[in-house]
Amino acid sequence: MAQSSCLVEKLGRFLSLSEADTALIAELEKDEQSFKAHTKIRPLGWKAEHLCVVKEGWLYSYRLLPEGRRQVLDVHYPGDVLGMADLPFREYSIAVETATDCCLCPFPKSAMDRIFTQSPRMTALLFTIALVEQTVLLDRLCALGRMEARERIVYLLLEVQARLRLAGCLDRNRFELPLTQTVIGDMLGLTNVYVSRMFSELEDDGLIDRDNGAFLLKEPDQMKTMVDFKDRYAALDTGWFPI
Amino acid sequence: MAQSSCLVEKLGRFLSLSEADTALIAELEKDEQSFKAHTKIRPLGWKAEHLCVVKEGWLYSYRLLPEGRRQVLDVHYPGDVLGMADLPFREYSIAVETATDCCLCPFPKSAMDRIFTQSPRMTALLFTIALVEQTVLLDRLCALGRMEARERIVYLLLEVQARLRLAGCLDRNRFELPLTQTVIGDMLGLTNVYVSRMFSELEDDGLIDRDNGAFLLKEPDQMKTMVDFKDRYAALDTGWFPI
DNA sequence: CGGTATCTTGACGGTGCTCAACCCTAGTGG
DNA sequence: CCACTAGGGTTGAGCACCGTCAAGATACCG
Repeated sequence: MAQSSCLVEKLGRFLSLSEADTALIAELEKDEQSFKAHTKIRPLGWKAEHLCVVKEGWLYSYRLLPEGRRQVLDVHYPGDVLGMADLPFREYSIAVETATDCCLCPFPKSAMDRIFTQSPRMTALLFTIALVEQTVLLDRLCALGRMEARERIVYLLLEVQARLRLAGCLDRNRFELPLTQTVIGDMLGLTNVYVSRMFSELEDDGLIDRDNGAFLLKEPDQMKTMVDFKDRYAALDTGWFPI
Repeated sequence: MAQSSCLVEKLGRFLSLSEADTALIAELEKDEQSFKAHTKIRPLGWKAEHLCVVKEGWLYSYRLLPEGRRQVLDVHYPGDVLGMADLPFREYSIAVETATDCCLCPFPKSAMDRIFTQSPRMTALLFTIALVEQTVLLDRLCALGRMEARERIVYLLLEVQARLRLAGCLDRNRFELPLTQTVIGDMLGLTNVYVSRMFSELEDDGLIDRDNGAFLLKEPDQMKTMVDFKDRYAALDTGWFPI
């Protein structure tokens, strides 16, 4: 039962959930829908009054800029809630595309209102998670604003690893990264060409190993000090939460 | 009464507030404290269990990176809640400094819990405002990742203007920008030198006028199309809110 | 009036972009 | 089984945007 809901599993990792809360959250994942890799699920997918839970697969969200430029805003993993950022708006401001085959669970905005009224505790938790994601966003802002290409790549690898560790998709520090170098470049404000160069350089320097789209961080400590990396998903302060 | 609370005033602009809600929010601003311009109010100010409402003045938040680099994360205006992003953590991850003389109203994290339990409607509103700010953050991410220096400056001017219009601090499109060019550079991922150059260039091209730290956007429409600017503070969707 | 912070302007150099060619793999259809 | 195609990755050469360094100008403040 709890197994069936990625979101329950993720939230449960931060806080113990009552049965009522579990039911409230699991309700969000009752519908599901599959998508092939490399398909746009928005703006064509659903109307702006829907969000969805990622049940399986990788996705990324992005914005398009003048002259064909693109900025990738975020990468989404199982257990993430997709479309939260557009909750305040009538129109989507963000486009989303699948990187791998995906399974998604759409639910209406109004389901959020049920959570707000019925469970202050879940509200505080969702609020908190949104803020953690905002903190990660701020880290990424630092990377784009004040780091060199090499450091940005290092930062990305560390962030993805921390995120996958949270989701439990990590075996012995090795992980798959099913994103093209163009997508990575659009995420870090670089070109695919330079992403390729930096990966090669990091490999030559013995910091990472690559094997067919899978990465191994050989010197994680050195990498962490290089970019002053902090794992934001560890050690939240949930002490002030309502019961 | 309503006048005395910047936050009530700001929230009231999005939604009509009940008396109970007004009281709940106004409560946050009962203490106040003054700061001179150019002083760090954190980490030295208060412990991590406090947030505060900005009652008067400009501030900016930032992170420090290796080798003396700095990334300015946000600029704060009257009515903003400061420290929200650090709500999930025991330690501050963000430093804050005043740009002008300021008046701030500290309140404990636990006050948030009172709002969550007593007013689903205020909860939804605070949640929504946090998400709007996140959307603006995403716009800034686009600017840092995929815009040239000139466009970043244009974007910044438009964002500040939109923000000040919301706060009602705008007379005939003219506004003060009490930030040094070094701070602006640290916000946009540029050097103070290049910020200066870009300002001069925009002025030479007839897009803006400068007068003693005050700005006038002479060709706002041209500037908006240049960076595909969207005012996120207009037209929120509050229809799904609980009563 | 001296001192400090900020802004401006110039010269020079490097990081990362552009353009281009090439390789590799996977998928498709004959 | 193989030719063909398309998408992704790699590598090289040239160049431009923006950083660095430095000097000078201006404003503000004690």
